[in-house]
Amino acid sequence: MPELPEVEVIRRGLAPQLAGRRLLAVVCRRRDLRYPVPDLDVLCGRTCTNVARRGKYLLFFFDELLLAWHLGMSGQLLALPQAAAAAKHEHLRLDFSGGLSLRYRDARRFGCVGLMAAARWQDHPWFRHLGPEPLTSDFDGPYLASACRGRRAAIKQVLMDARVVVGIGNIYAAEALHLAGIHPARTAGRISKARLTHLAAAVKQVLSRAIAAGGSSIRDYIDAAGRSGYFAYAFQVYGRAGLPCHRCGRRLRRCTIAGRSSFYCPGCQH
DNA sequence: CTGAAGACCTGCCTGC
DNA sequence: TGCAGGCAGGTCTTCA
Repeated sequence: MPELPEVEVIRRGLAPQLAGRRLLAVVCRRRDLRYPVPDLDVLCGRTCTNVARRGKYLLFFFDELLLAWHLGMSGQLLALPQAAAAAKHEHLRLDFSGGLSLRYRDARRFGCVGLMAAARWQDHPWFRHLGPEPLTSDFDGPYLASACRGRRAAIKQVLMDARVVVGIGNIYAAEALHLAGIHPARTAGRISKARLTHLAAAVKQVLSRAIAAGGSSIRDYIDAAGRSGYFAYAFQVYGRAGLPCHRCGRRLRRCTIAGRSSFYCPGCQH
């Protein structure tokens, strides 16, 4: 479901509600998510001190322990009243002091949760090989150019490679490439440094705008309060095959790159 | 090392 | 109405 903007919107919704609350009880209705859900009872009685994000992972800090949470394709994380009934596919529930109940729903069960030492979470296999955050200064034109050097894969595939840069999925890769005027199938290693610098800036712009709009809602995505995002209305190419390009009027096309649907404008992307 | 393809799961939509 | 097929925001493993 969610790419970086959606996860960040959820984080912003949850952080002020959870910070300072004590975890009272954990109810796990299905342990067979992407990885087996570990025993979370060790967290009971502890206080959630902070909710952070790394790439598409949410990081819930409980003093010296960290609960890392990935929403996969269809995961939803909601802050509800304790009394709210369990919805279909609600696999995990964390009840906090003050009557707040964190509910996890995930029809496809591609999501996962992990427990680790807060001091060394960056050494965990989920995080060890991740590239920079796209909205920090670590991700810029020179960095992207060095990451693309010698790579024969399509630029869209490189943008979606979490070892290169985290958080960019199928939607925002398509949108950023359209904004930068680069064809998604273009060989990454054969794009000029100037154009890759333009692309790095486009990535930042697209992600920032999506966060400001509350994320993109197609299918399952809702934020921690159950609200839809509005960025889908601003899509330039994603899901718009056959419709006119807002910039040049040509009909947008769809193709498959590395097994994923890709959308682009034959008029303004080369 | 790189890249391609298949795997994991359920739900929804299309077309016959 | 039913059923097969294709598709969906992610990422991990296997294989060449």
